[in-house]
Amino acid sequence: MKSTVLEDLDRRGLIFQITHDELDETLQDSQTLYCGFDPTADSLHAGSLLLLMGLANFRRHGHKPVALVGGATGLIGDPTGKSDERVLLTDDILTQNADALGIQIRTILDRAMGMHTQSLVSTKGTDIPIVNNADWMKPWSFIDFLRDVGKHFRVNAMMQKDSVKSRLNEREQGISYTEFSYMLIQAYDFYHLLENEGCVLQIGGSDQWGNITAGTDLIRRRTSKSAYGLTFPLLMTADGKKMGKTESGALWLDANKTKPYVFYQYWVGRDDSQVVDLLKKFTFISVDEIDEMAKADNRGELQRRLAYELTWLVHGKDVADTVVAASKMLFGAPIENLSDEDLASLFADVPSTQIKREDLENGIGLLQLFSDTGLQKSNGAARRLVEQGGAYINNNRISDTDRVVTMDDLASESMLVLRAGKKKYHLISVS
RNA sequence: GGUGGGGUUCCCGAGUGGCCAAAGGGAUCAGACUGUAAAUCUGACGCGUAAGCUUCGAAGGUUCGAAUCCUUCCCCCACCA
Repeated sequence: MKSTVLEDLDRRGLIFQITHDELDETLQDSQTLYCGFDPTADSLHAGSLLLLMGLANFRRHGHKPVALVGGATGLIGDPTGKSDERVLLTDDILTQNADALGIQIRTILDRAMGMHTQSLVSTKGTDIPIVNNADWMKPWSFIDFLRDVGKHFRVNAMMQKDSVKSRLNEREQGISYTEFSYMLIQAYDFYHLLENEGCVLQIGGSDQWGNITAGTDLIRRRTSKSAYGLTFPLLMTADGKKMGKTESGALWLDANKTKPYVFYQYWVGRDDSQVVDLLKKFTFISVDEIDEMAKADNRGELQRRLAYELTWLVHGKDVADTVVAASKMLFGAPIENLSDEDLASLFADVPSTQIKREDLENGIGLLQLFSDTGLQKSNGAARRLVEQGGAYINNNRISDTDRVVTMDDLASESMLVLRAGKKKYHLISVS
């Protein structure tokens, strides 16, 4: 019989590989599991969302997730999927990053417990333990580590791992001894967490398979306990890019790094061909319900639902509601005769720029304004935009390249909305 | 270490003295059609309103004129050792 979690994960298309089938049986009881996060930045980005969904799904089925932020592994750099040697980060930065990630992970996983709760075991969770492998890795002496851990690894086997093999084959880059050792540390983490936190399962992206199995192998050699690994599929967008990457870089989960509005819009913009799949993977709506929704011919409704659910999960319901309202406003009729109050709260999470009142009183060239806000990267680009009919003030198309923007253009007491093309908006407020 | 090939604008890739801001494709952006989707079609795509300015691994040189020729240097690839 399939355990309910695996059954659910499977129906959602979240399972890529599992180390042994007995995992199923083990998961009949409540278990502790963990997933590692890389503290290379002070925020997670959309690429980590799948992992969070994984942890959240387990938790919603009564299991206990632990999040590992790799202070130690971060110091070394995971060679997986990287063609270049990683730039090493300093201790301080990693600690700060790890702290920030911990808060983020907890917030999101707690929020996940409150969404679509019907038919779930329990929504009351205790705090997710956030552990840092620097705590148990740092005390090791090099010699001790080699004796106690290194001894259990065959270099022959390590060289077979894809992450290592690909780097060995690239003659010009190669792999440093440091990065080569990465796997040992991740393997030891698993061992440590099994012994100390009772983690019997490690989950991760499909690229982590080699590192995860290194852990289960180590555990088999050193103990008589069982440990399992489970990986998620790698998600690609319809045009073959990594999910969650935008032209301007990663899609961050931190509201200061990526505005919630932008985050929401990213998901609204997903292809029809993928949206059902994404709903299953990235929301807690039941699979049956999603299949039901998919039958209806509802023009973009699925994308909006996906975006709403995700924004809710990552930024909270209030923010999600505002962002939806802001989107409705922006994608609707001309924007005019509104009050600052309405606009300010509505557009709080939309990208914005402040300009000086006197500047606007004197008038600012439209092209200048477009390039100043970063909506266009140069005056020339802004000119082209206007010439091609893609420039709007308050949703009214402007075709005059010499147009000067003045106080008359304000939609409310102190704000106006600039738009490039069909969906890029930028709020200008006067201070 | 030796020999041969090569480094071109975001990517791939043409161009071997003026017609080159540099073919073609991809990506991207805008417009039309739509549903803030896809496909398709149209246009744009170094900076600049323009005159013009700055680009073709780096630095020098030859020339009225160089991405194209010469010198040195840096990096890559292939084969040999």
